[in-house]
Order: sequence, then C-alpha cells, then structure tokens
Amino acid sequence: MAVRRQPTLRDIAAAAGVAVSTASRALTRPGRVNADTAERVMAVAKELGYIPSASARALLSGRTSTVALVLPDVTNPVFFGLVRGTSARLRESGYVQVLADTEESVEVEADTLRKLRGQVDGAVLAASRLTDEQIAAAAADLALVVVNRTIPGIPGVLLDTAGGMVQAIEHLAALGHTRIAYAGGPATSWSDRRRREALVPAAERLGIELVVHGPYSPVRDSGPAAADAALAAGVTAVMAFNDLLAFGILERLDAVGVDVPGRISVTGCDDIFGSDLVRPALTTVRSPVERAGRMAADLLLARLDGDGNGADDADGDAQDDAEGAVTAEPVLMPTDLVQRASTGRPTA
Amino acid sequence: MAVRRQPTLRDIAAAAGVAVSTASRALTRPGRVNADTAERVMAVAKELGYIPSASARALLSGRTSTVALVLPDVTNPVFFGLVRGTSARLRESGYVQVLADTEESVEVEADTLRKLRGQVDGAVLAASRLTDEQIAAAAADLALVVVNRTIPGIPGVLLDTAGGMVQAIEHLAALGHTRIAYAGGPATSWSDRRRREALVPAAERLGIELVVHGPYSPVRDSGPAAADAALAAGVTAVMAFNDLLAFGILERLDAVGVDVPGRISVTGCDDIFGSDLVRPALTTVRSPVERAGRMAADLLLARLDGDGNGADDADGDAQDDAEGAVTAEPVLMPTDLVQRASTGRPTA
DNA sequence: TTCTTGCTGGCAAACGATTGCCAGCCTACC
DNA sequence: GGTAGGCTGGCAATCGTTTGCCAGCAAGAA
Repeated sequence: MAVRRQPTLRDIAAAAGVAVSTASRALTRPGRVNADTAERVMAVAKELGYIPSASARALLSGRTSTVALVLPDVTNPVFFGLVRGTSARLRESGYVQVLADTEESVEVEADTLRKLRGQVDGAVLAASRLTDEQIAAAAADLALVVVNRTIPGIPGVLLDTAGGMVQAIEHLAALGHTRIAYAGGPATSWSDRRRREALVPAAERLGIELVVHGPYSPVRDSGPAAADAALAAGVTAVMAFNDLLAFGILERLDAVGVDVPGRISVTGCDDIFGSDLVRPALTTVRSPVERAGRMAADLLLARLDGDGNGADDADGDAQDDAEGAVTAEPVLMPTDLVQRASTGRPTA
Repeated sequence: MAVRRQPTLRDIAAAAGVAVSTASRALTRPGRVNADTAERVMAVAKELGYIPSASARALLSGRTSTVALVLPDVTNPVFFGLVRGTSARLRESGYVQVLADTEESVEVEADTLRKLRGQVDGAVLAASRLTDEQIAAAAADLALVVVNRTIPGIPGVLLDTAGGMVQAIEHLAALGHTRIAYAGGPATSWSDRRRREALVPAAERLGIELVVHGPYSPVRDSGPAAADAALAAGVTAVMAFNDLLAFGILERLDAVGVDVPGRISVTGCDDIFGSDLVRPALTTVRSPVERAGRMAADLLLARLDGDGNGADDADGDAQDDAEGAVTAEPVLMPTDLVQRASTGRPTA
C-alpha cells in the first residue's frame, strides 16, 4: 500500500561509485563511458529498479513523449478504431497516449487544447467542433494532425466517406432505385458537406432523384424523424449519414411494419460495431478507421521526431515547404461498400 | 505551423516588473501578495497566455495530476463505460487521463505498469491479467484501484454480475425452464469463477439442472461452439458469459434455423452497445459500468488528494486502517436484468 | 623526454516552478 | 521616540536529469 520512494540517478551513481553525470551517460550514451563502468552502472540501475523521471526529462528537453487524442465523444463507436490505431502506433514509438473527451462542446475542446499545450508533444484532433481559425491558432502552440478535416498547412487524414457514399448510390442505382433520400448529418459537419457535394452530381449522372433531408443529429434517437421523412417523401431507399442514424431508422421502420429492403432500402456509413448485428444487417460504407488512426499517428510522429519540437524555426522566413509532409495534401483513405441485407431491388 | 516558445514564469515576472517568486505567489497564493501587484501579474499572465509547465510542477511536487486507465483491450465495448466514467470524474478534478491498452498480454501489462510509475499519480486497473501478487507488488510503487477484482489492501470496485446472473436464472426458472446451460468465460477470469460459485447453489435452490460448459473465449467467434454444445446438451436455455459470446450464439442458432426463444432462450451479460440491436433483442445483465468508472476514479482521487502521494508513511508501523477507504471492503455495484426478446417460455 | 591525441569521468549550469527564509518598510502602540 | 509586529517581495535552494566544458591520465609519436 505504501508507495516507496523511487531511486534517482543520484542513488544509482552513489551505489556505483561514480558521478551522476557518468551514471546518466552510462545509461543513455552507449560508448561514451568505459565499458566496465557502464556495465556496473547498468547492473546497479537494474537491481535498484531505476526508472528515469519523465518529468525531469521533459523539463529539460521540452519533450514529453506523450500525444493526445482529442475526441468529441469517446463512447461513439466510430472512434474506437481511431483510439486503437493511434494507441498502437504511438506505443510502438514509445509514446504515451492521453485521451481527451470534449463532450461535443466547443468550449471544452478549446479549453482542453489550451491545457494540453505543454503537457503533450502533439495531438490528433478528430471530428473537431472548432473553426478552421481556432484550429490554426491552436496549431501555433501544439503540433497537430487533424482527422476528417482539411486545414491549409495542417497535416490531415481524410476518410473518403463521400466516395463511399457515391459507391452506395451507385449500388442502389444498379438495383433499380430511382428516387433516393439522403438523411444528412449535423450542419457543422465538414464531412456531411463533402458528401452532399459528391452525391448531387453522382445522382444527376445516374439519373436519380435525390431528396436531401436533415440536418439530423447522428444518433439513434433521430431515426424516427428521418424514417418518417423518407416515407413521406415516397422514396424507395434512404442513405443515412451514419450507422447510428441508420439503426434508428431501421428500428422505426420495423416498429411501423415497413419491410426492409422490400418496401425501402437503407444504407449507413462507418460500419461500426453492430452493423452486422441488426436485422436486416446493414449495408454500409466501411472506412479504414484504425488505419487512419495509425496514419494520423504516423504523420504526427514524423513531425515530432523529424524536426525537434515540431516547430519550424521560430524566427522567420525560412522555406516552409522544405519539410515535405508538413505542408503536403491531406492523406486520403479509401472506403468501400459492404453489401448486406438492408438493400435490395425496389418492389414498387 | 511553427510552434512558438511558451512564456515562462520568468517572462511574466519580467513583464510585470516583479521577481519570479512574487509572480508565482500572485498566481497561486491568493492574499499572499499585495492585491495591486497580484492583479498586475495576473493581467500580464493572461495577456501573454501563460500556462504553467506541468513538467516543472511535477518535478517539484512529485505529482503529475495524471491517472492511467489500464485495459486489456480498448476496443471491447464492455470497457467503454469505464473509459467514459473515469474520464468524466477525473476531468472534474482537473486530472488528465491516459489510456493504456495491454493487448490482453500479461507481459505488456506488467511492463506498462512499470513504465507508468512516475508518469502518473495512480492507475485504475480493469480486468487485469496479472496475479494478485503482481498487482500487490505494483501497488507498492503506484496508487492503484482495481475493477472486478478483490485484492486485500487494494481498493476496488466490483460489478456484481454474479448477482445479475442469479437474477437471470431466476427469471428463466420463473418462465418454466428446468435444464439450463452456462457457457463460461476464460479460466483465468475472476468474475467467471464468482458467477459459477453463485449459480450452482442458485440452481440447486430453484430445482434446476445446471450444465456448465467452457471455458469459452468471450468473443463472438466462440459462439458456434457454445451454441452447439448447448444444443447437444438438450437444454432449453443458455446463459452466456457475456454479450459478445451471446451474439455469436444467436448468430449460430439463426444460421442453423433454431428458433429463439421458442426452442431455446439465450441470455448475455454486460448490456453492451448492440444488445438491443440484435434480433431477437438480447435479455442480459446490465451493470452500471460508467458509474463503476466514476466510483473507481473516486476511490483513487480520495487516496491521492487525501494523503499526499497516496503513500502511507514509508517508515513504518503506523496504524494502517486509519485511512478508512483505503483498506475498506471493495465497493459492490448492483446489477439488474434487462428482459428483452431472447428469453421466453420453453415449448418442449 | 616532451608534445600531442584520445579516452574517461567529474563539475556545474541549465530546464521552470515552488517555497522557506529573510529583509525592508510601514503602522501602531506604549 | 522606540520597538514590536504585520505585510510585502526578493534570494536562493530544490526537484532529477542532461550536457558543455574541462581536467587527468595514458599511450604513441617525434
């Protein structure tokens, strides 16, 4: 129960009969000290269970070997892959991951970012609620990588869900649907905008009438409203902004006795845990979220390990694009359509 | 893009025309300095966007205001509530949460705990794969709270899933089932043992034949084996170790055309995301995981904020039970049964 | 023998914030 | 007027580690 005092470098040095500086070098500078001395120091360190103080190192170096993952809602299944992907990649490089839940609040997010500065070397920002300007400002204090967002000068990873949605509408068109609803997401959602921009021309090209509804909050509870709107619009298929909304739609349709996919087809987006559990199993756009997480961590680590503190030289007008990845275009992750039982030929 | 240098206390002091020590006190010791001076310092600090260095504070105080949540698998839905609960409670108290995924590996877990020491003030250990001895040893270096585990001298939170399972078997008994299977979890699972110990006498009391199978890995892929075993045993109901296993069982039964709950009833445990999405919706034991997370964080914070570093006095034989909560019995969180469509009267 | 060179290890100054101690000053009381 | 005591703010040490600089020493070259 009692937490005992940790041995410090000084203890090691004393026990090994060398100076603190020598002990430090023995442990971190291979070859800098005599092999015998080094071995002795390392033996003592091991025996005493010495672990260097992260705080002291951080204080001196300004590096914490810690990276934050900032999410609007840790319990949203969409982010699980992101957590796992970043977590795995960061651990490989000896970084510690801290998880920050901003509770879908702009204020909490801004505040979190402010407090994170100095505590972490960088952060992966997913589904941020902040404006481009706010994020750009935060990036001045902290190495950032954004997920599903494009902000000039800030590295990012994009999940091409818009492309996946186009695949979905093509799939529906191929099945013979001609009038399709899109139940859109939050007005502030960057990816919702991208999807609309992709779906409209695609529908036109395919000769499909696209009925756009929304905005809907991307949760199950919005399902009834979205389902009713789709039914009222007389479509034979509805594409939901995400799987959670699609679940809600399926529930509602089941409750009012509408056959899926006989009377109406339903598609989702994200392929979250549960998409294959619902009945009928959901046809949805699968995006490689875990790989996106790894990629985001990769980009961040490249900046951190690449150029010191992730900082360009502070005093000025050096060439900004020499860093390559730093100002490069965001990385686009392809998505694909998972066809399950919730889509079929229209019977009307 | 460029990360600018953070202003330090020295910068603030210089700008305000006072000594560093005065600036420090102006910001942290209300009343210790002249009101005018304090106001001036605070104004400067605000203007320059001063944020105290967490590393420097940690170095001096030995406290990091950081707590780790250690999980075998971040992507397991059972833990989502725990993540959320601890995260929320910790943030309320100004702590930062770091998330450590041990990938179900004893070595990774032990290693993680070792590295965490010194980086965090304490840790919440959930579903640990370590032995009691290993955990007790780790607790000597780090304030710990365990979830679903009882280790003498270490505060813990228990989810009374065993009690929930008893409710489930009572529910099945009331429906008229007389021969029931229990598809058990991993052999190393502490809570699986507790459940068996509770189910056997309960079955006896209810006059039910209990067929215990397993161990099964608590994932969907184990479902087919568990389902087949239950069918072979000729039971009219099967209680699964957890919901994931129950999902797999339902899938298998659906695939081979066995009616649920007509021919066989199925129950799960945990009420994870998706339990109400499957068809038939799963009757399961709901445990207040998020509240358990809050409680675990509470216990940890009580120790941390209560007595310095969570340490009892290192040199000895003081009274150990004066601390109250520290050596108290683990907190037991009650569970309840959620009745859905996967259980019904046996037709046989 | 003397000078150079390379290896080894110690000294001490950082990093940024906190805090015990002390000095100066002002007020108030005798 | 003298002294005690309260208020304010500065000095300097401290936390644990890293690292530039230098000194001592030994070996090799001239």
